[in-house]
Amino acid sequence: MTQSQYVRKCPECGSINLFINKEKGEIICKDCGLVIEDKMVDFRQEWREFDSDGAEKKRRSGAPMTYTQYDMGLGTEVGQKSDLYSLSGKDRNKFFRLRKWQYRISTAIERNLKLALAELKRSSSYLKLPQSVEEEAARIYTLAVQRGLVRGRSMESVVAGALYAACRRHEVPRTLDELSEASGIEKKEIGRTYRFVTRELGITILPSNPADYIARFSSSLRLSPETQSHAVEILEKAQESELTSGRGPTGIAAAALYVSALIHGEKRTQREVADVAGVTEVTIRNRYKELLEELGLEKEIKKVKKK
DNA sequence: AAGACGAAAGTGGTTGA
DNA sequence: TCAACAACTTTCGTCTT
Repeated sequence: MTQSQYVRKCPECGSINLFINKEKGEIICKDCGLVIEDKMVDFRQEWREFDSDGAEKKRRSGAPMTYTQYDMGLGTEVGQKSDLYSLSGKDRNKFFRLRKWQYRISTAIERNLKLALAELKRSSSYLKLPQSVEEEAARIYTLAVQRGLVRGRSMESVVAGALYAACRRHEVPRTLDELSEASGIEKKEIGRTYRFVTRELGITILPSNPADYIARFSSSLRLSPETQSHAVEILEKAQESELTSGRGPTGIAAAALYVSALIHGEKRTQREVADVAGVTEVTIRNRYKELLEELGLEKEIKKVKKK
């Protein structure tokens, strides 16, 4: 068996110097900053089977239990026909009633879940989200359905809201614009259901950290790793100076990246940065101005300009 | 001609009486 | 429930490269 098929190379620069961030499920090329794969799930089993006897012993589970299956891969029914013989009279009627209700309730919810989870899968693969996020979103959605929070709202918007929340919780934030593009639901609507669902379910979500956006933005702008890490440093300083509170995290991330690119002689226009970050040039300008004032970065930029 | 800059008016959401 | 408010956007004119 050759080893080479398992060694990953960066398709952009051929480097094998890759940084694997398991928490976020991202693989990033350290040399060119390209995000190679957002989704890393190893589906191979981690043991080997030599014969059917060994296989029996080593396989230790049925299908994995997962929220991305509408019934978690397990099914439940009230009783079985064969139980009937042990019952009589009242009990027998009760048995039938329970079974009927179980059937009605579960089919209504399950039918909804089946559709919703298909939609969820579609959106999350479109956004290249890691499995763990999809799983979390499915969990949130399932809870929402059980509490009847979907009533009066479109199923798709609740799915999008759940996904958005799951992304935030796993610190792989996507912007509302991206969610909107993936699901075809209006930004406003997603935001609304997101807030509603998280409030009703009592899910607390930390404000997203601008640094979480840097890797992705930087990758789509094809900036060098130096620029990227410098942008993160700038962000840290900005946070100490309390420039970040109350501001949109994407705007701050975009401005930090813009400044960092200037300093490293990899100038991108405000327009370009604004587009990938999903904010306007004006916002970048404002944050940019604040960054310069607070952190005294003017000298560094002038240095580069002279060259 | 394109990009950067800044002013002014408008939008959607939060907060506090 | 309403008004004040902060952040962000849109639009547009001017300056710089």
